Amino acid sequence: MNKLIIITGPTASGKTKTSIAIAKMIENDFKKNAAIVNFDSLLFYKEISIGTAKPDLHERAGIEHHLIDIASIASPMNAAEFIALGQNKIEELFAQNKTVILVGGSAFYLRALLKGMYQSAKVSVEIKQKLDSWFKNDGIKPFLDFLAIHDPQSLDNLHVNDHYRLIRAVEHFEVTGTKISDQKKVLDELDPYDFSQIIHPWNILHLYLDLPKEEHFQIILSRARDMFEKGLIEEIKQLQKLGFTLNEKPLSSIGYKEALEHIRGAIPTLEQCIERTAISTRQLAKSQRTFFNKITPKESFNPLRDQDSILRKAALFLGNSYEP
RNA sequence: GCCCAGGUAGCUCAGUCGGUAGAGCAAGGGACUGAAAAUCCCUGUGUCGGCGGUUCGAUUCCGUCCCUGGGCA
Repeated sequence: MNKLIIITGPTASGKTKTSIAIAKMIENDFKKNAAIVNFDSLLFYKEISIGTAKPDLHERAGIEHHLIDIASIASPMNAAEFIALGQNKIEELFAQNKTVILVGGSAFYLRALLKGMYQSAKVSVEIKQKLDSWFKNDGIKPFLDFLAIHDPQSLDNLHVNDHYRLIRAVEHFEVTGTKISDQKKVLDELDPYDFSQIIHPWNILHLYLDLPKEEHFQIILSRARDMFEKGLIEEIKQLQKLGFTLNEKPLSSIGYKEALEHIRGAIPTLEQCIERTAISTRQLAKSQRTFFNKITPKESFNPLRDQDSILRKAALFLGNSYEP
């Protein structure tokens, strides 16, 4: 069975560095080709690099990387698109007899890839417009009323302020004629956080990186400072010159939203901007931990101290796959 | 030295016509299936600057002292 090494962890926990170290080990010690596949939701976008800590060609160190720079911020990706691309890419690399290392921090995307997604369909423009006008005219009420009739279980699952998911539940019903809560039930029975059972014939090793909060925050803070020093603000101004509106969804992510607030004057000083960015990043790390904590199985490591054990673990996992 | 304005949650501040206090941010926890670095939910005891006085009762009124701004000398 094809072996897949998965490297996860909160933002700024050393995933890039670790993935390259493992890839180099595979190429040098195992004399096998390695390929890194990204599942970080913002590395997909070709126009944004500095604020996403995207590894540049030098950092990639001659290792092939996939699913980076494959989309434009003008038409953002979603989880469904990702899993289609990801699955194909991984199968393709396996067919080329390459060892695949899947790296990223977007736990939801990873779970969707390994455990599957609800059966749904693309929403037509007509439905989208209809629901937009419902919300515009009467707020969330029509959605609550609709769900009370067609999918009361979703109404029960969701908080009334969770407009996004309430609207999505209605949307799903409109498109498929089925309840999204039924889809949830099906996947919940498969235990969505248990990666020992996945929907692909892949044998996985899950390496999870994390480090103590205080140390982590220092790294986050200096990385935020680096981003602004490397020209995050210039990167955004460049996008504006190229004709982007700056309302593109990916630009509301960490670093970009703060930089935009600074450009627009809502955050007066650069120092405050860096601080806000670091705080948002720390909050992101927190919610990534909450998600990853539930996922099993995984081997956890401190990236600052356990590099050798990480490599050993990976070697052991791969070693077994070689014919005697 | 004198005159103002302040000293309340980690931070910025609101408030209590006397019955021991609450917002935003931060922090902590959680959720999450076609926006996921997004989005949503839950969690607020703090010598109300110190010490006295008045009062059944003071963070609130009075006195005094300390500290921080600003002004006048």
